[in-house]
Amino acid sequence: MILMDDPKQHLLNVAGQKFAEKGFDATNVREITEAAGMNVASVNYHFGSKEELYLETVRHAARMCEQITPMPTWEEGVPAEQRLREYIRSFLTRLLREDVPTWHRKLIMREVAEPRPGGCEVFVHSFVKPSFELLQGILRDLTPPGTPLETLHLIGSSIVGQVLHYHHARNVLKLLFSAEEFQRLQIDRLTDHIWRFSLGAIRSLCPRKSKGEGR
Amino acid sequence: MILMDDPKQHLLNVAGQKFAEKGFDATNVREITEAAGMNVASVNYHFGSKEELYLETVRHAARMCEQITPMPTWEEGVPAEQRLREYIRSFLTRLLREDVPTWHRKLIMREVAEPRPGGCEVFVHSFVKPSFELLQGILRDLTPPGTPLETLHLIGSSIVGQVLHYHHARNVLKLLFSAEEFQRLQIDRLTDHIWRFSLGAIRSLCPRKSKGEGR
DNA sequence: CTTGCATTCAAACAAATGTTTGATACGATA
DNA sequence: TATCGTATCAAACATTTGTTTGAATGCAAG
Repeated sequence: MILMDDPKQHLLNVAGQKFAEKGFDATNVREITEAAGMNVASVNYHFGSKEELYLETVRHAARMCEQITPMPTWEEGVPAEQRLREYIRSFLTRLLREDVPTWHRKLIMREVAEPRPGGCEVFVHSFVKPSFELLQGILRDLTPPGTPLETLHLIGSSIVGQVLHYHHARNVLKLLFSAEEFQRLQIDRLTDHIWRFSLGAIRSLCPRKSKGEGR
Repeated sequence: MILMDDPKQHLLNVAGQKFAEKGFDATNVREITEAAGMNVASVNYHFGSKEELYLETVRHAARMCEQITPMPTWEEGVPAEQRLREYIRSFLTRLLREDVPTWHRKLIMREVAEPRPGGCEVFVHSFVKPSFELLQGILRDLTPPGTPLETLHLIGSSIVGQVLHYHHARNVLKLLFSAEEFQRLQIDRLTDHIWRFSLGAIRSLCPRKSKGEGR
């Protein structure tokens, strides 16, 4: 039998995997409990209902996602260009790294794409918003002082959109590109491309700031 | 009663709306047939099964999506910059326009994000691939002759990612931005931003081509 | 009218699914 | 040992859900 020092935690983990794989509706409690080696009734005993179990997995995933790959922080004086690069890398790492339980981010992306009442709003405010505001701070330093907030939001969306594309469209990209080319789309390469693409775009959109060095 | 000259077509339309809204698993046939004002058995009579009805709605949506907002074509001599702009606008229009049955694109995006056996592959090859190759052609004209294919693919993904972001993240953007700002994110504004952002990025990534005019 | 065919319908069916129940086992405490 | 609270289990329950059935209906051709 698997290690089961905390059966409730074990059940949560198995359920998280299943929900991330197939979604809430397509996963039934018997499938979960069988995979966990536990009884059907354990779901309702430990969590009250399937719905509540699901919400618990989402909350757990959000906590873990933040904990395992925390958003980067910098001390005073790190140039905005470098911060942007590390932000992109950190974001991509959250989405694409394979060495860590993969169900956390899958579940979260699923929840973001199709929010379930009670699952998404709290997550957006506790996780997405701080991350997006961190990016806004970087962009403020990369653009002239008077740049309107809406422009910053548009630029931010362009960057985030590029990153997320490699998660959302992974099935399609696999069909569009050759197997070898798809294989090559690793974090390093994508970070480099998105960073250079976005930095070039920003510099072209906004008149250069005085302080930065030419590249 | 609603116009029902072709009951099978009517059923397909209602089913498409429901599937696009809530997905395959979360939609049951009674919900569909009641909304269509028809009997439960009509699904199996006309389509054989719920599964086959679903696949039919996906195929129908793909056909309609292409028909209503066809990919733009240009005669010889139209500058690549302008073609890129019209490509982006056409893409955004497919995703965001409100004046046309909205379920087609919703269903397709859902199918792309989470392919169901037999529904996605054919769609990618008949719809996504030609669209992506059209973009590749534009990008070839915007970059120096020797630019590697992989670079073109990365740039293309960056552009497509930006566009799709406003579909995928619509729920999150609604929470991140103020209601008024979200309202302002219309096709015109987004086209302009993504076009200028991407064009600036391309020009910065690749040494300028000789032929284009400065902007 | 009658025959034949396509369609619609209410009802029933069988399987799946979330949940509840009541019994049982276990472990700590007195 | 007796008692209490926790946890697990097989079984049952009540719904939901996709599908089938067989009768009824409408309509066009013979």
